[in-house]
Amino acid sequence: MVDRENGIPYYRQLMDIVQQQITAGFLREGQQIPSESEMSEAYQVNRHTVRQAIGELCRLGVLYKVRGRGTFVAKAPLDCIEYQLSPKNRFTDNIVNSGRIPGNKIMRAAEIAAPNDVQTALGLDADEQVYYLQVLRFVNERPFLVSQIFLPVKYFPDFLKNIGNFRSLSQIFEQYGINLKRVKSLVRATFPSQEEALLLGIPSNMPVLKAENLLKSQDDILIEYNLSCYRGDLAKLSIAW
Amino acid sequence: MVDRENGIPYYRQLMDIVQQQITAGFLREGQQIPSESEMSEAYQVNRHTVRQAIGELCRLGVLYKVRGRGTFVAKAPLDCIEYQLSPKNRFTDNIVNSGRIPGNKIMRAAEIAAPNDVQTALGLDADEQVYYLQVLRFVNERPFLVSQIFLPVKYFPDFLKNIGNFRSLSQIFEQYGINLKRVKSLVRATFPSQEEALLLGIPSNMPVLKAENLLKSQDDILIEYNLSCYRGDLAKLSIAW
DNA sequence: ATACGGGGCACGTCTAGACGTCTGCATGAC
DNA sequence: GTCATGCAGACGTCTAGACGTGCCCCGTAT
Repeated sequence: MVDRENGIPYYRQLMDIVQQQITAGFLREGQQIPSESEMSEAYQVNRHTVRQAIGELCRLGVLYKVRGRGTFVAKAPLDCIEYQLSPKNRFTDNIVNSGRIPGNKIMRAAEIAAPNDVQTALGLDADEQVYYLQVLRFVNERPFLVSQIFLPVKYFPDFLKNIGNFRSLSQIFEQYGINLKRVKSLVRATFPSQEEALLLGIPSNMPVLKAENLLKSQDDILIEYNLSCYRGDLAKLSIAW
Repeated sequence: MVDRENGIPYYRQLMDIVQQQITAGFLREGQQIPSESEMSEAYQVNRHTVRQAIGELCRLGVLYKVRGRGTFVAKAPLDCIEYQLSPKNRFTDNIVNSGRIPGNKIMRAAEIAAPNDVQTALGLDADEQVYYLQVLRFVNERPFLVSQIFLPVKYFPDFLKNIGNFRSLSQIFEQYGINLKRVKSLVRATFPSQEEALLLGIPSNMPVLKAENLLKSQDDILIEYNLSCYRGDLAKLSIAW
């Protein structure tokens, strides 16, 4: 029951109560919490007050709501993964080396005219075509990052035919005799787009790391430009000199 | 006036109206918007509905409220600053080189027993003392990042006396004949602590970049460990290889 | 077995009204 | 001139009640 004397807003008290029940283990990850009406009845406060408390906890990422079904306890934050950002490292090795299991899923693959920023980044002519891949990458089965990859068509004949049996990008690059190295990265902290949030399985108010990467071949030819969006709670980029 | 037929929630329509008035220039940065009661009257909706709209816009960073005074238009997002993360670059040069004006303010300076993580990072003995600095750094007069810096006492005799006429840290290090180089950085995207939000002048729901940096002297001695918190909207870390 | 409805229950939106607390300002008292 | 007081107006919290809309399940009809 809320304390009606201590001056603390009821909705704050409700937040604390729910938090505590989660910490104590009465409410567990993924479990449905009592409905708004039930809590309103149980704590003798108005449903709007309950809604305010639950709304705040959702914004904090403690709970999440599903329209028509109910409110649930969000997953506890996971262990952070130190992700090496270095000239030679690519995703698959990176994760394997840290003793985890990598995974890939190509969400989109197409041949498109190079967007302006891609043109600029890769130094392409105005009318050049690029392959556009959207790849979702997993660590231990959990979505970890989503990349948008741009590759000039001219360097990869029949590329789209080769990605059917996709395992890792470096494998495919090998087939073309290309050995990539990262030359520049730009890193920001922002919110994910709606699509990125969906793919990564996070609320859109959870911060993400966005990295803009530029890669060259062994002959110093610009080969790849990609935009990667890492889950903020899982990724810790590691840069060493 | 809200459209009561089109099925779009009134509070969403109100959000759009306010957004549009800002875009159109009717409402400008820092300007007070009409009070909740006035808007409630003007658009013929309940004050709670107005509050919902304004609340959402605050969470989006478009508006901000001041208890007892009113609601105001937030500052437009600023241009992003590309901040070079490289072995030799330190803050002041970095900003000067980009044609902007750097600034520093030491918020705290003390000699303390090294916290555990600092001990580990710098390889210190259990009972060693470190200087602890909290420094707020500005770009063109605007808060840009806040750093917590840890320096082993043993390398900096009389350090606290020397920071009175503080300009840039590298200047002070020079006095001690130390030439620092960055050896490792760990970068995350999270939310700021309450104190960091206050110092950086941002709401606590705006993402920030947090970097953990380790620096060595020219003789490969671990000299500095710092935790830096960059405004997510302003900072774009640039790493080149 | 499958398809289609109808409830019931969850969250979503909206209204009307009350009272609290903080801020800034004006008005007086000293 | 300075300080205190008090008031108006702003946002903050809370209640009571209504209706909308999406989801799930179950019973019935095909």
